[in-house]
Amino acid sequence: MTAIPSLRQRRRAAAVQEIVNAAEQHITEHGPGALSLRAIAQSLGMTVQALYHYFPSRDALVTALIAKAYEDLADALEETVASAEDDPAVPRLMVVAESYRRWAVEHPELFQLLYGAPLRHYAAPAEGPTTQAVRRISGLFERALFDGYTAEQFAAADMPELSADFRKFTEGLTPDGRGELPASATALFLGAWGRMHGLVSLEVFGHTSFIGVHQAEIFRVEMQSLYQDIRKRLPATGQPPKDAVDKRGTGDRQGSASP
Amino acid sequence: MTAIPSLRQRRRAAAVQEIVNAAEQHITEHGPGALSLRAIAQSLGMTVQALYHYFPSRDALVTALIAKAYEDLADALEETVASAEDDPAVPRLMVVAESYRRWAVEHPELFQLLYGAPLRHYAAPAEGPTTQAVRRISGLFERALFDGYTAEQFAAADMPELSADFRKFTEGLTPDGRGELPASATALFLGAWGRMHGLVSLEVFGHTSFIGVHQAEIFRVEMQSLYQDIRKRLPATGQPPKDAVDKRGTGDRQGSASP
DNA sequence: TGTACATCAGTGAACGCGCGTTCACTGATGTAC
DNA sequence: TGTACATCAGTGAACGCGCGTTCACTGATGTAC
Repeated sequence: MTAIPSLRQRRRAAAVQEIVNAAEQHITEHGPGALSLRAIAQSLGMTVQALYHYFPSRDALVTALIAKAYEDLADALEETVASAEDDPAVPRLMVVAESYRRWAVEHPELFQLLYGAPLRHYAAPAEGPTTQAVRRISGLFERALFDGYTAEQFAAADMPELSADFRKFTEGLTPDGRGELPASATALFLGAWGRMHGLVSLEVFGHTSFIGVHQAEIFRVEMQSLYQDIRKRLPATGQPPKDAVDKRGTGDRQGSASP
Repeated sequence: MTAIPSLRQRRRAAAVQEIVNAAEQHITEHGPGALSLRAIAQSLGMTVQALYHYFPSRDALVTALIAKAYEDLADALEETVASAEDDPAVPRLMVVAESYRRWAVEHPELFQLLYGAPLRHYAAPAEGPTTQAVRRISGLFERALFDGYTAEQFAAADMPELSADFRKFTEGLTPDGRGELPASATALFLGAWGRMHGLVSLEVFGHTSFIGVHQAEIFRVEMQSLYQDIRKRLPATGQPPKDAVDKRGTGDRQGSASP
């Protein structure tokens, strides 16, 4: 539809980028709660009003920032997975989990923006670039958890403690909105995500600072036991379960739960 | 030292209470980020300046609020534990975990205040009423996890994946600063806390809203498997492991790990 | 019991500050004929 | 190639608002003699 962008269009796009970058920088330095249009404009040598040529309101800019943060996180995860050694002793789940924690610890303010208290007066739009990025992350994590397991294994693992109501609910639902996942997989997925997120969240918000340097080790040990627990809950049926490392797809959009 | 409080002292104490309550109410309605001295004063029919007779600054009031929120949470946990049926099918760990989630879901803004992003321009004092309340909660959770287990079991469970460095670090350290806990128990404690906190945190901040009503069930299932995992990791040695329900101490300050 | 004094809750007025947003305008860049 | 016009980035001035905090003051309450 649109031909090559004109000079003006390219300049405009560059300006939008600059603004978003400056805003991200501001958040990194002062926390997400202190976000200020005036400060951002000032750091770019502009006046506040000029920003309104690029974003209709503060909220629009915040939305762009959240989307970018999610994309950054997803990029970091993807990159780590892609560059990981194909070492059977380091399953992909561990690689993704460590990457998740690393990004969070290195960008605590952005992690806050994504997973901390929502910003004052800000309501996220229901569907948009934000939800897309969230799906990317869910998909990455889902593949790290489940790739290599067969549909038979999920069927065999069908967890008795799941209510029929929940089983019915998960029909046609997956955590990231793609393919099909059985109820047991959904439960495992959410449990695993919470398990990974919990320690990271406590660490980033300073509630485990008393163990200092050893937070990384605690996290690693916990993720190892998560990995073992998943294996135990999805034991081999006919064929032996392939190790979860063997498929290191980068951005492939295949349904992952039923390969 | 001080005799019975004078009328003025009692009135003053009552006023402080009123202010804290009004502030809590304000947070509950508008979120922790919107805290405003003027709004609090207005809701009490006072002017802002009057607050300065009771709190030297905004930060002092925030500190009091955080401490109160921690105390509220600890009270809720304690109360649930105390009033729980002595049902072996419902171990104390489950009772505490469910109570933790319930409090969080019922008071999402207070949960945010405690475990979300720290407030702008606010730095918590290093030692004070806040840390005391945190210890109360840690103690409750620690007892729910470990009461009934013996020192031998912790010794036998000494987890090989824990580094010698970490083992050395935990000498004389416990998550809540009381008695002595072996390294394996510290690792189990933090892992379990993170596991409990993760799903609750995701739920309160709206990241698992797509499963709606079933969040409670997902949490319950995950906590059940946490309970089972702890039992597996601390198997019986000589004598059979007593179930973790048998001691439902309310506020007893005994060392819990080595009974 | 009465009087002088100290304590202290609360107010009115004001401080300087930063915030998001709107409006009318300038001047440069791009486009159509 | 030149000219008329549209587009749009950016500014200056201003809007109304709410914020935490300080100061000098009033008037009620409590205390000491």
